Amino acid sequence: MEQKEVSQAVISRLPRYYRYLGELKDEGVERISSNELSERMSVTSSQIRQDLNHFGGFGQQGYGYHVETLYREIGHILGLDKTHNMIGIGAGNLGQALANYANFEKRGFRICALFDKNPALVGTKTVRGIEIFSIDDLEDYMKDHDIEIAVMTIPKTSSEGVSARLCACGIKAIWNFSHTDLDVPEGIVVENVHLSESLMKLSYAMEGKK
Amino acid sequence: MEQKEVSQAVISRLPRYYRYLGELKDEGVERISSNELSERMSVTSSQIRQDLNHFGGFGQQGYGYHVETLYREIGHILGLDKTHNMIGIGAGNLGQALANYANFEKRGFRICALFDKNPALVGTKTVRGIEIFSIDDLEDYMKDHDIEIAVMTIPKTSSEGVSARLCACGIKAIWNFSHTDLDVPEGIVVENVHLSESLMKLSYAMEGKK
DNA sequence: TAGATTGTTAATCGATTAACAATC
DNA sequence: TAGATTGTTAATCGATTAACAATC
Repeated sequence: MEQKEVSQAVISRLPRYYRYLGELKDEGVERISSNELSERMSVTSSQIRQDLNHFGGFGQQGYGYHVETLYREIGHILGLDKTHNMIGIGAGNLGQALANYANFEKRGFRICALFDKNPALVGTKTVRGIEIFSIDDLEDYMKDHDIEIAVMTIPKTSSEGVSARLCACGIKAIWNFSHTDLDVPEGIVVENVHLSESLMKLSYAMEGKK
Repeated sequence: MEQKEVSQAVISRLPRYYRYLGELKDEGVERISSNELSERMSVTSSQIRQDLNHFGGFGQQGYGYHVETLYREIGHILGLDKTHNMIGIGAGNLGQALANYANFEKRGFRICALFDKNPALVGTKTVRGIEIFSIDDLEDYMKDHDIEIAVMTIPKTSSEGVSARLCACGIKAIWNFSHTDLDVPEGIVVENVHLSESLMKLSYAMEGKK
């Protein structure tokens, strides 16, 4: 569907553009040039123009970019103008924290249910009204609901197995907080959040500053 | 201290090497060649050899790399052979979840205290034995304890202010979960974990697979 | 129209991969 | 010693920056 494949480097900058444009919008700024934006964001104006032109000419010579339009366009590119139904695999501390985080819902990401193998959690409580089901009921639930994304916060020992089950019942993407690289069939998206690896990078950077 | 500045690309691969070497070690594998490792990790063997040689010649011609030694060396490079004392700024769902995560402690990252501005949390409970203090007591606490890292999980409206206070009382690094780019003095490390941006990248990738 | 700023091409820079001599 | 595999140099590839003609 995309003309030319857009590089990963460009894509990972889009959410940051989106965030800054959102702030500008909230400040009531109507238009901005690539140069002004580049100063705010500490990147080059060239990069901004190059990046945006992968997706279309959103600007206007002599004027710059209309903040609200560009914000909306990037939101569209990122798929934020749709609702995405999610389930949480793992209702431990992190799983519950993510389910509790109401801001995702504002962007169209809605957690519909949580699953856990711990009977002490199943059915005993809800998180922001979200029920906790047994992991055994995963396939049944998926049959009856239109779920696109699974949020995996379970230990790596079981994540590969559950990942296979999710793929088998039609999940489209896995947001993976397990400490492992999931092996999924072609066409299924995995986005990793490896918290301990992030902490190690921080630790490395601190070493250098000694 | 480092001879040549090592690129960010190389550094962000180190934790992943560390993880795979840890797994090999647990499997009882004694030695591994860059070629075998490259197959496991789906990267080129050239890249592995190049990356490692930024830090020293850990291998041996005709033999490969000794798993346990290399694991230890990378751990050392990442600063995992030291204890790092941390405090949590924000004792909400995410802050508590991170405090509850015992695995960080295994790697030498120890959360010593939590801080929050919500009086309903302060002093009323502990998380894994970790006390929750008022954010007003931050400076006093920092004076009496040897804290290197702050884990920021507060909303962006207050994160910039608290960040300034942390820097003023000698924090070395901030692990930032707030949805903003912190502006800190030279020499202080910031490692961002922008969860909503990660989710947007996932969303983008899903669009492409339609 | 003149000035400003984009979209886009060309130049530079850096990172990845390939190749191979050194060496265990 | 012969075979294997590293460390490292050279070649390639891709991403970033600079420059400028197009145009609002």
